Amino acid sequence: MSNFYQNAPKHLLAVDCVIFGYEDDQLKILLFPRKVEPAKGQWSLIGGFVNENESTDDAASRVLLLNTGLSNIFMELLKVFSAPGRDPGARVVSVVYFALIRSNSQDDSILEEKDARWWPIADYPPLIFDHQQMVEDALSGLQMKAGQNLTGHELLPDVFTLRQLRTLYEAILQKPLDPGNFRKKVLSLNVLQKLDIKETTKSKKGAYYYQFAKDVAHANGNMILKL
Amino acid sequence: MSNFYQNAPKHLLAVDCVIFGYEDDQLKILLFPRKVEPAKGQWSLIGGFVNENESTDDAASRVLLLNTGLSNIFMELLKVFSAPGRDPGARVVSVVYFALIRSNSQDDSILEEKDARWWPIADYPPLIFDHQQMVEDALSGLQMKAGQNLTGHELLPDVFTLRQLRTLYEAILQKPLDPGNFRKKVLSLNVLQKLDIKETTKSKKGAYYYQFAKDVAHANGNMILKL
DNA sequence: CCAAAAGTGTTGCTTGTACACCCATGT
DNA sequence: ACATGGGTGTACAAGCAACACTTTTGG
Repeated sequence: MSNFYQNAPKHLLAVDCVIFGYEDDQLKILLFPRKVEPAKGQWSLIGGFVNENESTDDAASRVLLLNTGLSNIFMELLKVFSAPGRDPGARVVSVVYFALIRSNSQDDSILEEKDARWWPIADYPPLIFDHQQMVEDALSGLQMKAGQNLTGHELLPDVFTLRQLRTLYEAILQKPLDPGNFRKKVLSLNVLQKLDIKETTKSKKGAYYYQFAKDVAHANGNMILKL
Repeated sequence: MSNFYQNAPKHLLAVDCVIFGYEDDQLKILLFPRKVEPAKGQWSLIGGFVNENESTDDAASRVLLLNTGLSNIFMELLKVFSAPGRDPGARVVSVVYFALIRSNSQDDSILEEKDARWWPIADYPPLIFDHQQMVEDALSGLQMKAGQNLTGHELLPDVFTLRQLRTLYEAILQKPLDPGNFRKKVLSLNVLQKLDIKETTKSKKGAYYYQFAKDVAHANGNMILKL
């Protein structure tokens, strides 16, 4: 390795994950009590150091698997946090991802073991370091993504009613949406498949279940939601 | 420093800058011949290692100042490139920024000294490593930004005609725009200030010069361009 | 007078928004 | 029968796209 590389400073490099879930009609984030000093015991996002020979994407996947037991999670790069002093323990540059998971789809034993807890996005405890900023940025990122792409696949059950989808969007965008208009807009995108089953607990009439169509991939092209 | 930090692997961390300029009605990028092995002499983006006690933002600013002589440049985080093996010289994680500068506003001596050259975005030479991917992503990022925010401030002279602004947008979006509609849309945003001077070389009638209004900051709020 | 670019106006279409309204059904 | 949520229709406004038209002035 040449001097060019040899003389350059080396850095601790971490990934942190803002994990979104959806439960009780609320958007939630998954927080963990920090296990090491400084700030041991305080609430934080889950993270980990990036290994040699590992991309940050891979590191984030590994951290997610390790701490939730889930793989194949939707995950997206959000930002880089690198202010000197952001981590009082050492100079650490953190690459932040946000992820979407079905909060009840998993074996919860791993979460219990880590003392992880779901918190409503509107009401979570103080976080260590700059993690609150990360959460705020991640929410913006999610809102943006949801506005462009009809997201939610990852947060809802396999089949869901349009009411459920709308309530999810209301939770993400944090504002009420007109039921009729939402229905028409969403159906016009042609990415949902109507099933012949009805959900009958919420109303007497019953609401049809829908699921995301298989070929969303190329249908995804240019759908823009102004909601 | 605790074991938690001490045992973690350390990484070379770099910033790379996709520098956009605008000249001869063309969107251009600034490329530099690489000065070190491997791939010495080949065209590349300009970059540099991140120092201890320096944020990646600061590192990018420093790299820009060092290599163009310019400070206070518009600059935005784009992505992180971290695939193992992306740099054959060593394992380097690169944080990529894109920047907008007036390509003729500066003292060019620094650029000449570095043998830097402006290349049209539509026709630039092969680049080292993953730098071509960086340029493509940066163009997408710029297109997105331009679609949301009436960008161009940084690429145009202080005063400009609406034709110039439109031609810039055509260069960024890489498609022709209707002159009448563009004019109406842009003026409706109320961020341009009409001057009493005319440019008279392009037409007999002459076109009024405009400049960006001072208080664009808060006017920036919610302007969306669908062009 | 004519060409060429600046600038304005018109028209049709698509989309969003705010509702009113019918439908189905368990109590 | 009626309250409740599901689902559809309507009427207005806003915005976009295409293009016709008017203005100005140097050659």
